[in-house]
Amino acid sequence: MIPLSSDRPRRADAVRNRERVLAAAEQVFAESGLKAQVEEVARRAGVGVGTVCRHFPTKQALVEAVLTSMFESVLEQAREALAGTDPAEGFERFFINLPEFHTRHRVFAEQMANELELTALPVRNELMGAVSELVARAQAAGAIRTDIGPADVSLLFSAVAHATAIAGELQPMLRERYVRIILDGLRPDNASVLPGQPLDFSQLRRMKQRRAR
Amino acid sequence: MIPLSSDRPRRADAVRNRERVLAAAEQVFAESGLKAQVEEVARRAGVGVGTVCRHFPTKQALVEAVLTSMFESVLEQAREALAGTDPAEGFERFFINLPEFHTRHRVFAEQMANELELTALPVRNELMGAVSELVARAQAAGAIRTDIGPADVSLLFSAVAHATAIAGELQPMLRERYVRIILDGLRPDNASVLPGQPLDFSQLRRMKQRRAR
DNA sequence: CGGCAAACGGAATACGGCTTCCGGTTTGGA
DNA sequence: TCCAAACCGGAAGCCGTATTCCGTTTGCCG
Repeated sequence: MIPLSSDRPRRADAVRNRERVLAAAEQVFAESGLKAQVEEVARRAGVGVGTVCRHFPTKQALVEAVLTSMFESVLEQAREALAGTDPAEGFERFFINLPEFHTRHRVFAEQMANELELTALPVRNELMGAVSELVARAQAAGAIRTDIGPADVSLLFSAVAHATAIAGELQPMLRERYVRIILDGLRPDNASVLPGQPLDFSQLRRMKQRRAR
Repeated sequence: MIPLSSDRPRRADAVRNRERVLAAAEQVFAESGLKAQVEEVARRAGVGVGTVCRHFPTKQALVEAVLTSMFESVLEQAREALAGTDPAEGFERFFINLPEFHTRHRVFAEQMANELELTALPVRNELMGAVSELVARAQAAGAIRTDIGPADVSLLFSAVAHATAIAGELQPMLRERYVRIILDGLRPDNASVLPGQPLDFSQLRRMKQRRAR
């Protein structure tokens, strides 16, 4: 319950354990998703449950910490993709080539599909901005169809991540198969006509909030 | 715990209540997925929790009953699609036009992605067979790419169902948007090369079992 | 109509997972 | 080296949800 203010100096073992817990949580959540138990996180970190709960007063807090680091890493990849000169290549690379995006995607996907996500992490907004730009540039370059929005793209890829979460060692391969199929479906050639309008993140957010009621 | 053998004659109110419970469960699970509470099912059916648990000794049993009726209805749609003369049209219709498939897809999708699914419902196998045939025929007719298998197709569409589960009234529209994008990606023209091999249901089953360990 | 077994409702129980609490241990400074 | 404060582990408490139990009601049959 104590906010554990970050300005106060901590003991060496405390900061060490916090790191361990965070790393273990990242691993465990990646494997088992949100349903993973905090006791498993504690075991994997080599500490007691009490320690986990002191550093992260609630499971939700732990999840948020993991998600933040995940979003940061994905955001960095998005920025790299944006830094390149070829928009089409950057778009593809972002959705295929990122090991972090893939390996850690299970919670990520669950989070995206999760109506409980009330807490808006600031880094998440930045990522949404970067993805929007990636999509817009690829569209401007004629690499992908223009009747879709950034939130459409995001939903499609999180769907793939979810569907392939059950696969074992085949997982990375399946993921790439389905990402490539969707990329083929996103090309402007042979595009069939879609109902509705391109979906952006603000509409997606509104939908979620409406449903949460 | 008593198996409630089906040959023994039942009282009229018992069979009526069983129907009500099943209908309520179908509704509730469709709305909220597996996380729906049995008390809510009881309330919606206008009976007490005890009644629900007598007819379906465990929540799992209730879920299976709902899934079975769901699979049956989808299977019927698949057979209709197979009965037509144009394989390409049958394939598309199956994946776009079926209101049951769409409306009830939430548990359906969760079930497909769920490693707990140890119990092999017989009707499920039949459905897998029908889908396999639908895919094979469409491929033979040159309507979809040949480097994918029936389980690939199944995973892709269950992914869409999951990703759009959060959407409110926009849900049907989004679903159709994404189904169409994937159908575009499944066409033989402009298909990029995929890693790995076409996935069939027996491989998918093996993956799930391995992971369950 | 009367009796009785089946079925009902919902309060009580069981259970699994998160969170808290406390006696013992470690750290870091004097 | 020694002490106080910070920190640790894990048992105990708590909470939400599925399941069971039992007194009461209801349909069925003679």
